[in-house]
Amino acid sequence: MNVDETAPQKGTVTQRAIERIKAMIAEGRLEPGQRLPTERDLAAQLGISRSSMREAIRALTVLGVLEARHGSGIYVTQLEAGDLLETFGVVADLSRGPRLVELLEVRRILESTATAMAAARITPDQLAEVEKHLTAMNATDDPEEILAHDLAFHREIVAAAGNETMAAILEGLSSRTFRARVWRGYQEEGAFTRTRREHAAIHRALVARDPEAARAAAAAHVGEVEEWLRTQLGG
Amino acid sequence: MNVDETAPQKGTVTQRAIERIKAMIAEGRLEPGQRLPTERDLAAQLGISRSSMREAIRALTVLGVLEARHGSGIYVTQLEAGDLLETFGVVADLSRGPRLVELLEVRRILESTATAMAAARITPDQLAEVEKHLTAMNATDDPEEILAHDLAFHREIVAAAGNETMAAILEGLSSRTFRARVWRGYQEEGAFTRTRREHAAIHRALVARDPEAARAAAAAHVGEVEEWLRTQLGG
DNA sequence: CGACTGTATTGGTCGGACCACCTCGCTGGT
DNA sequence: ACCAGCGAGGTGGTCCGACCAATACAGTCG
Repeated sequence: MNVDETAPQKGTVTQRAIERIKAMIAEGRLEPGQRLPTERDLAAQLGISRSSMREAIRALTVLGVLEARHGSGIYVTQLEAGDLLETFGVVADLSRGPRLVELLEVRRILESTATAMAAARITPDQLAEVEKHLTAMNATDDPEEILAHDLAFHREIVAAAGNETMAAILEGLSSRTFRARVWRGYQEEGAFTRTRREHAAIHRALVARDPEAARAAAAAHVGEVEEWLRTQLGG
Repeated sequence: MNVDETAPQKGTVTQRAIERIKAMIAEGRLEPGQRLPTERDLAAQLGISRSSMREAIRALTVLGVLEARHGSGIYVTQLEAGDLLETFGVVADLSRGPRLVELLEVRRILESTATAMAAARITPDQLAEVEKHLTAMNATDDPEEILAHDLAFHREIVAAAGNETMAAILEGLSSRTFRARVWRGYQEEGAFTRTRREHAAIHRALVARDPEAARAAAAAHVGEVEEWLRTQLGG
């Protein structure tokens, strides 16, 4: 009989190694920030080759679970929302057609709620930061700069809502490449002035600390783009 | 001067390979379902070793972008919401403490809206399926079976909302291991009857085709667990 | 005591070998 | 002419061993 459970033999050895390491973290045997054994030792422990172990480590690295530092070692990340949800941007980058509308719908739901929450609890400092990006956005004609401040504007508001997980998801849904692809066409139709008005409305609701007004303004803001994109596709 | 752009040399070769393949898909040079060249050919094309290429492929495989079939070849997935958001479950599995509350908050926001949407557009067939799981859930005492029908109950409703992306996200937020970890403690406190009442309320709202009632019922349902978990942590 | 250096450690890359599985064309019989 | 069975080639999966590159640390020198 087996001294060690070498066992089920399901799936590839690499896949099993991924599950084993994930399980170690889930069970608390590996803490955030902790350093793992070397690739060579890990491979020996699980009875697989270094090559297969490297594939497992690489997979967990792109998932934001592990972090490999050349010459130093392999570490568990802090496992914070930002670490794990970075891959969410991949979804936005590779989605096309109808799925882009669905993503915008998700963003509308989450961002409108986040903006409402922010209206109720935003601090003066955070509000000042929001205003900074609002004015900067209106003071330039460079589309690149406008986009950057646009992103920062919403990012500050979402951060003020106080839910890091939601913020990380919305960050992925507003990733640079995603916005650039959709915004390009949208803004070409002279939507700048409308965007400015909508941003102003969101800002007013924040100043007034009116959650419902903030929710409506944010929903309308995203909804505008959503509607435009829908007509672009459906016909 | 370079005949072929042999590149900036930023990051590891594997990381660059991942970006190259992702870019090929984003640019449409690789269609969903299409077969890629062999690992050996791909490695040669990008001028890297097969080992490094395999790590890149493995990474894209766990992200749900590629699919490797032993003996056959490597294929691009259908790139549907379910494929790409499967990794979302990892977040739920590895989150602990305050982040679990944040995840439940996100679920509350999305699921309440999804349930409201479902109330407006659910078909008789779908409603019958929902009822099937509702009665089955109430007809047994086996916690495992209850959990299974509970999941299916919500899954059917969310599917009726018509947004596959949202459904895929909620699937990750309700993954078996996540629910098992939280529900275990929650149900031990005799919350079965309360859960049954809440499910009944959601069902009534769907039958009445009342979106706002459905939203409220779903929000309360998730909110109950959220509140319970908050007290478990905060003290 | 501090800056420097050299050496051991560790992840990154490479090339080759062999195995397991699948595909598809060939073969032989009906 | 058709089809079941078989076999060779192709492809991903795994392993090994070697070397490179970045880091960490201890010992050394000013």
